[in-house]
Amino acid sequence: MRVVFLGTPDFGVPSLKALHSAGYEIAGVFTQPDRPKGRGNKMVKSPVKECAEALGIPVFQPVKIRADGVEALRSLQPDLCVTAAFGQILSQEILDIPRIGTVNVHSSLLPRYRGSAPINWAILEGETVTGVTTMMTDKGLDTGDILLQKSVEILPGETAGELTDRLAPIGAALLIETLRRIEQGNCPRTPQNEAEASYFPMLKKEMAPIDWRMPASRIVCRVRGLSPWPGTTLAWGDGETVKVLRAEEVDASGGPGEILAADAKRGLIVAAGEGAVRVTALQAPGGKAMDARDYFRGHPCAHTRCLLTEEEKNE
RNA sequence: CGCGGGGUAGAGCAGUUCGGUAGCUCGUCGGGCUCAUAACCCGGAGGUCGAGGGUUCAAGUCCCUCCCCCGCAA
Repeated sequence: MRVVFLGTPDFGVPSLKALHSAGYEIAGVFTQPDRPKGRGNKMVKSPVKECAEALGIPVFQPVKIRADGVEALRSLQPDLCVTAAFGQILSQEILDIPRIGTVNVHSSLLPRYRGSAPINWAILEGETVTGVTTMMTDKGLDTGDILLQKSVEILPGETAGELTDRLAPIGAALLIETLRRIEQGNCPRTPQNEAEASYFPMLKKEMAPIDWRMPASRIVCRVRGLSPWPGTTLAWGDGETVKVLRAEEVDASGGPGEILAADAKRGLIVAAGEGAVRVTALQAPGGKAMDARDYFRGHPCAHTRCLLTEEEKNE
């Protein structure tokens, strides 16, 4: 079976590797164009491109596959397309090219958590279970028929980044099982139940600042769910902002945003809308990540007593 | 040449403006004290100040070159 793989970030790499080692003929790989990244704005290849090149597979990088990638894909004459976090919407014209269709690996238990950041949102919503789904891509956004699913427990304290790393190989294994069963002609295919469907939007960096009026449990979920990007931040009153990398709920109380402790012994404890949050790891501007207690050894705290902004207080 | 922060004891930092004895908060080791604590008191060990070169009587500090870490923007 001739397969074309479409993917971009790390999440897709295990699936590509699995296809290769399972013996599928991979006619080509589509991935997002190289982009200037990091310090110095150096051009960086996507992880999927790195992998494809290492495997000796031709790589295609249309800026917009719907516009300038159609002929390239058609010329590869795929029996099947596989997508895993490709990052571009496929048009009906694209979907019509592969003989069998397009299988997508999605990191949630569809029909819940449709959208481009299902792992983050599952944690943000306080879920304890999520999973991966293989589905037949159709013109809607993550609306196609479900093929196979596997549920996965979300570990206590697990961040979105960590869960992504854990889900990627699980998705790859599920993909191979899906293709095997398609070839055998016994793959289940179930339309999604629209009544149970939920959709969550892309993450924005505007989501990073903590709103201390939220319950402590919810703030901790945000720290986990928004890691590593866009991250979670708190602002001292003086304009300084630090990234909050790790936090846990603790039993204490005070007015929302009130600093209950900020020293080298106890670390940083801030009261929330309900309960309180202990920040256990943070990162100052220009600095590296560190334990909150280490931070206060060198930064004697002379900050404000409350982390709510004037705006928030007045609301 | 995208913008910017940083490298000083095991950890986190100050000291660099204007060259002149290596400091702080912790940790650690030894001793003491307390019913007790995020304890407290006394004492000690621990540093090629990222690397190399230059200027100087004298460089953590000034000049040149290089290495490494990090944030933003994309």
